[in-house]
Amino acid sequence: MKIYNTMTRKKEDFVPIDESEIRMYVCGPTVYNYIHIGNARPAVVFDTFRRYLEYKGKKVKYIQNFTDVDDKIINKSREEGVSAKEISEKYIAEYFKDADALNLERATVHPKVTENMDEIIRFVKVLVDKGYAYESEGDVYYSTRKFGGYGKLSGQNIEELEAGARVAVGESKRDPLDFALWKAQKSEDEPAWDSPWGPGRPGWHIECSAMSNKYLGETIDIHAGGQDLAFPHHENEIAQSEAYTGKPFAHYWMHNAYITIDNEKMSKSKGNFFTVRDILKEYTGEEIRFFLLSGHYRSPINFSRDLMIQSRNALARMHHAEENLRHLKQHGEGEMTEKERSLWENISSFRGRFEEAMEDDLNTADAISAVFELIREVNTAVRDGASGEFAGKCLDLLKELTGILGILSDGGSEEDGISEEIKALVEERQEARKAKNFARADEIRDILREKGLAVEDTPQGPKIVKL
RNA sequence: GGCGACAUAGCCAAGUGGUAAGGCAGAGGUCUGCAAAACCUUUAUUCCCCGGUUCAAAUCCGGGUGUCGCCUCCA
Repeated sequence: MKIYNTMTRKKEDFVPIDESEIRMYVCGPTVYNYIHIGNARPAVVFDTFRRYLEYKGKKVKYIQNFTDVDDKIINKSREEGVSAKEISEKYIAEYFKDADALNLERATVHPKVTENMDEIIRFVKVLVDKGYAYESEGDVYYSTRKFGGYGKLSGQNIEELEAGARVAVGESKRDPLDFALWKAQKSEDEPAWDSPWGPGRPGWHIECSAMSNKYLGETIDIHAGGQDLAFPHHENEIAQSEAYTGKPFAHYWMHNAYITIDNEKMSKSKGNFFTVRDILKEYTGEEIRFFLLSGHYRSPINFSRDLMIQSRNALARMHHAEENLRHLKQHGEGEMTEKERSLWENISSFRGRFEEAMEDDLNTADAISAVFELIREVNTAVRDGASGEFAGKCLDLLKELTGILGILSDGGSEEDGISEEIKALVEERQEARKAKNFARADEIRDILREKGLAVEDTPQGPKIVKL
């Protein structure tokens, strides 16, 4: 498999450190609000990456943190007059609701800053002891110039950075490029933990270094996140972790591009962002997920109502194919015919097409097109009916591939859930059609529609579809 | 100022040297009692523009133009 490595700016062969377990860290959300669609992109993309690795038989240790100590959380807790802990716990619970709607697998561990305070403090202390960091009025700063490789991920030159850097009021840095590892408690209502430098809380960057080290070890395979984290967040993580261990932090750096609104980056400061929760009022999680995977993860993707409708319609084609196959599997007779056996050879080749796309830096857009090509071949093959076995095999392959993408994963509209009353109505409609009483037949179709069901006539008999 | 990305049909989008995938939307047809679904045909002589390299360029090189991003909390 090839993946694009931000560090080298090239697609590289992915060679895991330990074949038996791939170690991957994805920067997670700060939990002070519902996640927005921009948070959903890395979550969905890297979840899909992980699913693919697992499909290929790899074991993946996947860590995604929650930042549950942060200025934004403190501000929110002040606004709402509740504790910071209440805020973060609430939004962690809400995160998982959205994650479930988006069909995200749970990370192997979802570590929280508040639960790893000892490790974080120890990490900072080592950096101070090694001379990479210094204490100043209860704060601890990382001395950026002490780390020789600073800027290597983002391609920034430290002198150029220096020119643009500023020091905020109240900071006691020796150098504008230095960043906080530990922030002294400034007022009583700020959550604080005891440390060798007095009560305070960790800076933003140190948590990922400390938790990655704790759960995944000194050098990991993949570190991933949104493009805007490359600088300074990931750059700072590298400085911290490599100063701490003296070893490379991550072999591969993966960054997803943004979601834009009207071709502009959505951001909290611009106020043009949509929460996943809001979007879920109008679209399904599956539609959002499909939308996010319909372009390459390193290309910006524009969010709009039109594109969501396009995603919905495209997905409908997949669902129809699934339902048709399920119907044929139930109603088709017997084993594969000779002809089907030879068709199957061609149809099963789409698995290779799909994998080839995924192997090429997670080209989900191309992988989706392979699924559509598969669907057309299958639809053509089963147009005039098919054996149950053949339909079943086609259905299994379809579900296998879409499962990697995390779509088409609900049960579909099984006919098992249909009540006797409905079955009787459908039967009556069949009788009416036989008697050419089409008025009654259409009347029954209308009754069913009111119950949220459609009936479609196929050579294998009526198919009941949930609307 | 430093670093970087992108520009392919009405819309979305893959393709990074060999003659333009796929999806949505549209048109026509087949099937159907009518539908739905499906299938077939159709929709870019051309990939932002101008040069260059090459037998061959959407793809490589040079120069433009336009859009966007990071350097400040952000996925």
